[in-house]
Amino acid sequence: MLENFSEINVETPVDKIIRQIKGLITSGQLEPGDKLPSERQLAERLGIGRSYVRDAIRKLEFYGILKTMPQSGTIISGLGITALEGLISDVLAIEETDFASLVETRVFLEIHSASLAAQRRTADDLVALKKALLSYEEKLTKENFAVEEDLLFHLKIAEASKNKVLKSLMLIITPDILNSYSNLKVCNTDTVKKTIDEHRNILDFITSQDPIGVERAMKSHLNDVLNYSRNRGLKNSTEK
Amino acid sequence: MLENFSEINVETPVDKIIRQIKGLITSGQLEPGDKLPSERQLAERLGIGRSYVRDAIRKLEFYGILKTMPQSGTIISGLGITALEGLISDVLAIEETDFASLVETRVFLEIHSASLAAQRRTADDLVALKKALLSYEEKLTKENFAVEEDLLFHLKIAEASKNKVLKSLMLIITPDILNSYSNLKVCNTDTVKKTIDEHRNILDFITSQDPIGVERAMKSHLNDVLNYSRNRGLKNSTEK
DNA sequence: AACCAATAATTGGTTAACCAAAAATATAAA
DNA sequence: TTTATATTTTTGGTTAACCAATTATTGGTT
Repeated sequence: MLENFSEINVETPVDKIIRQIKGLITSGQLEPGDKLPSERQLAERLGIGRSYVRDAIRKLEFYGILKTMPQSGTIISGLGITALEGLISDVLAIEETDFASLVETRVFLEIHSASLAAQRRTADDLVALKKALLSYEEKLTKENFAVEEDLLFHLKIAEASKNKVLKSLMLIITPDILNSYSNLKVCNTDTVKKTIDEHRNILDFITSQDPIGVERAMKSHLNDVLNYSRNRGLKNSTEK
Repeated sequence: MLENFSEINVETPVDKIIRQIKGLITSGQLEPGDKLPSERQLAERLGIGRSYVRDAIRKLEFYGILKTMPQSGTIISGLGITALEGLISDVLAIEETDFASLVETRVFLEIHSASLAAQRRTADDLVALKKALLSYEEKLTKENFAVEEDLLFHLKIAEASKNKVLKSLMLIITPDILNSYSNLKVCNTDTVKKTIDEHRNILDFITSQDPIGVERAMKSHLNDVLNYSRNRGLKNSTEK
């Protein structure tokens, strides 16, 4: 019975098109700098709606592989064929993020971000940080959980780092973090007090412009959060 | 004469819709967990095509603010109003990346990535790295420039780090890096030899699983690249 | 009153059609 | 023959229409 099931095709239409485009480049029918066939032609040739073609082109554009000019056409980036093939393969191979990678990267970004914030924060940044910290504290003491306010505080730190790319990257991984932590919202009173202290500590170091200190503080803070989440995770799984 | 020109509206239709959605949340007409009006209704209400609405929804979905279920509807994430407003504002405020931020972030990502790669690389990773390094060397000795092959080597390092998020982030900033460095492709023979040595050095440290060593090597390598690009940039600007 | 099945309305997914701008081509004048 | 201009074609941008799956509603049965 089971063998009657056929493997489900997880490849989205968009990925199919991207794969085809890669094939065209590999086979030499398309070379760097060339103009891509029109969206209509591609759609018809691949027997698929133009929306999908447009989505695929937009995705490749996001990764710098294509460049589309309104009312004119879409051209292939002037990179070498090797690079193009490698990049497209990577784009196709983008995998679902796992929790471990996520946390690991977050810790790294946060520490870096905090260090830069300590060096570059302006007076305005301090005001914003204080405000974020305050709403975090209020929410936490009132409802014993405040994951969102927590992350907003951290985003403000990234903003104070004056590094736009860093902030964007933080923003990109934020939703994944929220999803991952969504199952451990409630803290007991001890934990509440501790995390508030840690946040205040971080803000103090940023205020006094002490990069080394804030790095250490952020490191230990995230470590605590991580340990706590591990315990909660265990507890939850046994409860269930 | 000049005053007859009116300011060009740089706000894309998608951003307009996002702003409206934010307004609905702020005014309390939409609350976390609610179901968003249907795409059709939103499109008609805003007097705009449904494609734009879909694009906006997809963007907000990418940042974890909305969640859309096929044939069922789109719901607002269960976050607090404060978090939602903050996140949406951040999404709207995403700025163009500047060169300084880009390089700064790249350096940190690369160093971290190399360190992890040294700790976790498998035999297969080494094979892939050697292959990438080889094609880099071939291209460089032949044509005196190989920005693309260079980046592919670095991407392989990220892959060896076994951190999917890290690799994705590298992939995201890669196109920007390519654009930034596109004007300094040609190296003289001395530089060629030096960068090849540096790459080999990095690979050696990864092979011998020496995280500290590879961090130092990568740091100095990127530093060289950066200094060189600065000089070239100066030279180019004077030429022009 | 509660439950269930059939049907109608609504949803996001997908495709096709329309639009204005740009490019290519043909045509006419020099 | 060359150049300038008018016209047709092609382009991506945008909107409307269609589809299958889902949900809500309704009517009847227990």
